[in-house]
Amino acid sequence: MLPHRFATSPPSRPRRARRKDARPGELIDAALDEFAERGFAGARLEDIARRAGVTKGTVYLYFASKQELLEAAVRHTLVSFIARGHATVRDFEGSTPELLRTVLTAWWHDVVRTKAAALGKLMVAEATNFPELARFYYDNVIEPGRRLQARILERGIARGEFRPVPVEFTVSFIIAPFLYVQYNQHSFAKVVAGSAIDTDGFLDALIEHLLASLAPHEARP
Amino acid sequence: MLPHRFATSPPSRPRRARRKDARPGELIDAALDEFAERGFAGARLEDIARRAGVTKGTVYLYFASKQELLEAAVRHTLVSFIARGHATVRDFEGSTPELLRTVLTAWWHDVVRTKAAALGKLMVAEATNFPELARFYYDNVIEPGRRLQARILERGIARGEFRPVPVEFTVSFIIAPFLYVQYNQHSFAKVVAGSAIDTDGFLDALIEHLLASLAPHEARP
Amino acid sequence: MLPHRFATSPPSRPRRARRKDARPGELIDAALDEFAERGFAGARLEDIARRAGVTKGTVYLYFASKQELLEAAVRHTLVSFIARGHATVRDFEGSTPELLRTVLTAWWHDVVRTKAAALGKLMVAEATNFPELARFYYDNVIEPGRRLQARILERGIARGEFRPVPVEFTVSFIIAPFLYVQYNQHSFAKVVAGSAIDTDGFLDALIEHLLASLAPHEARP
Amino acid sequence: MLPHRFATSPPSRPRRARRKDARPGELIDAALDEFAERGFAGARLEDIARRAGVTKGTVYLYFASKQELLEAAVRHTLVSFIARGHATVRDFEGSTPELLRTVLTAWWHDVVRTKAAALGKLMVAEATNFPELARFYYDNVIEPGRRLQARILERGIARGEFRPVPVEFTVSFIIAPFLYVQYNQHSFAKVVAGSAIDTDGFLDALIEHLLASLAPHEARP
DNA sequence: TATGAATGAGGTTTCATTCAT
DNA sequence: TATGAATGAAACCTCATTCAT
Repeated sequence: MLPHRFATSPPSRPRRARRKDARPGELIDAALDEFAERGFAGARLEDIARRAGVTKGTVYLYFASKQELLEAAVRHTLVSFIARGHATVRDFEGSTPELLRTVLTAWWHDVVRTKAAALGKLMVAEATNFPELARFYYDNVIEPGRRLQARILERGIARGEFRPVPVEFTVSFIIAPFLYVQYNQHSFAKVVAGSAIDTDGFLDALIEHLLASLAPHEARP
Repeated sequence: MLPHRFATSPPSRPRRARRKDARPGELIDAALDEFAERGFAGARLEDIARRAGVTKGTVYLYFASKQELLEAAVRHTLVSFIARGHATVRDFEGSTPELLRTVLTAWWHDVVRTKAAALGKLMVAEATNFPELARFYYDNVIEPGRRLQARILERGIARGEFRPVPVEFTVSFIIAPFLYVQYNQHSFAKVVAGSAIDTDGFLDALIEHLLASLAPHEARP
Repeated sequence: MLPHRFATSPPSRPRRARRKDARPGELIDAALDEFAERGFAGARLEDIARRAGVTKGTVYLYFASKQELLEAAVRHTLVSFIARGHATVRDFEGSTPELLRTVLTAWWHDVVRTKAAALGKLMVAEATNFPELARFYYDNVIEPGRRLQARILERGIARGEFRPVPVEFTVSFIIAPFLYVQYNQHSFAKVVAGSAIDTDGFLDALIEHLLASLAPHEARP
Repeated sequence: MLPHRFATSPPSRPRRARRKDARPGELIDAALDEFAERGFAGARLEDIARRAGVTKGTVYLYFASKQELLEAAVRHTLVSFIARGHATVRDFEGSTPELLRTVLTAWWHDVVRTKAAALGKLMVAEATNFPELARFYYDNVIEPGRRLQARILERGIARGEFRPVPVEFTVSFIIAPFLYVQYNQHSFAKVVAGSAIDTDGFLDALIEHLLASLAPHEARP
């Protein structure tokens, strides 16, 4: 099941109707699982259908093709993720280190530890096969996500809370560890014993690491 | 480009008489390209063959199956990469920051900027489909690679050149940006204009970033 | 022709709506024809499918592989053949020559003149390629079939109706002519004019031949 | 190795030349083995070549195609078999039962217990795939072989040594047990333990069985 | 004469997609 | 809306055959 924020229908409707409305969501949910596990080409429509509790033919009542199902999964799963982050940055009133911690913590809990993380791996794997979708993902996730981090860095530098680092490069240094964990969780960690990255303390250590690097010289003891 | 030992022989030889010992390398080379671009399932044997200048059937003279071709690509491309790094660490006599810079620079030039980088993405994408190969890759690349970085960190901490950071976590922070660039180069950068990460200065900025975070407190101005 | 339970349904049904439960029988029927005619390797899935009035892919809805189709043909065609024979022997109350005549006549009409006869040739031709299937065939057809004849001989000898012949050898002399006709019908008779064995009178002549050899000395005029 | 009567060259030539002349025979020999074991389609040219100690290409120096190799094997192996039998019948001066015993004993030793027996199975299996070859085999082996037995029967009947049996049918009853053993030896006996027919005593029992059936009434005790 | 690398037609198998019910 | 039998386009893989050496 997707987290509640992806639920597509209020839980008050009668059984039959609710089921009908829920179909696309259930299919997307199932597709996400299968795509994440086997890749786009490796996922079989039949398995996706079975996982959603329907048969192959039914999928085509909601999605015109396998590719469209992937696109729907990507679009659907991303809705509202990034926007919330930008709102946070705009409204935040505390120190920038605190802001950074807040935003990264949200990412960690809402994405990394969520099935949405699987999409990251999937998009990297299939980008060259689906240029359109790749552009959509880049425009709506990657670029806004990087911009979000850039705004935080710029805020910190402007307020003297961070030393003047090169922003674009540093954005990469911030997000790379997150992606590393995401990709690893949905690849090696699933099949090679002992390959999972220890997630307990990872977030705190990362924040500590980043703040240590970003600290202005005068701020150091 | 693959390192010199995989270099494609000049195309001046007669059509049907190419040396047998050159073939495997040429095929691996071609396979690497196709696999990296389309994924394992998406790559067609015929395209790989054509890229290597032969026909489908020829591939099977050297590799028993598509999967074995992938395995060969992984195994061959890795040969000697990691070992060299460990030798460097063992023999290095300068400061640990210098050692870190040396090792990361080698990685940058020998892997990130090389066709071998495509394998990283490929393995992440296909790990769940090929558990055996994933384990091989983990045992022979990922784990030794991480250990290499751990040794450097421990050396630096022991000599008082680095502050006492949590080693395992920090290893992830070091390698993640490299992987991020590798994956990006072989996915979005190929199909989405403007999505390539600026590689000029990336390495220097990363080293600066890492050293800033690792610097012991007394070392700071 | 296969026995009634495999009879092909009349071709009046609409093209795409044929009953699912009729399909396996139709496919086995078609496969039997093609396998018998061209051997296992020589038979093409596409021809089998066309003969059954479907396309290639449909075969795989019912049988996982070509080999499994062969196995199904063997298993299904054998059902109940041998058992019936043993029941006859157990319940028969007349003289043993009469029993022999009864059993051989049943074999002649239910097997030799039936499409099932083709399987005999097929199994001989493919035994070394499919050891598992060969063992199944031996355990469920050949061995029980020989035992059946042995029981008849032993009954006749015990009752003084047959002279004391060596049972195992004589079993071979009884069944060999049947197999000879079966094999010939499904090989040379199909392609060489004049090579068919005259089946009119064959059965009677064989029974006469066998009884002449089996007759106890005192019974002879 | 084929029995000596198939040897194609006197053993006196120097090593090199002898080898050259022996090639076709060695290839036919090897082909016979592979065809017998795997059927025509299942036999691989490469295995035949390897068995003969040469490489695939060499086969084509002697035989234009796989089919021609099969034809050569059939033709070569049959040469002179049948003719000798007919000569025996023509020249024989003893009783017909003795003649029958002589001819069947020759068949038993020169064919049944020889690799030539494998050809019988092969021809039955492939007759429908190679009508031309089937006709050749029928015209040169089956028909003359049957005629041989018919001549013996007619001789015996004419001389009052056999009762007046229907000749054509009885020919089948005589040769069927031989074929049964041949086919069995080259199919089930190779892969199913315990399925081999006991050959010790088989020939004697068969002759006894036939003579018992053929004996004229007055000859019986 | 002999090799063996290379070819490419042909076959089995998979699975996204269709469509009658 | 849902089913699931049927389709047919690929794709992998095999191996008889060719041919430069």
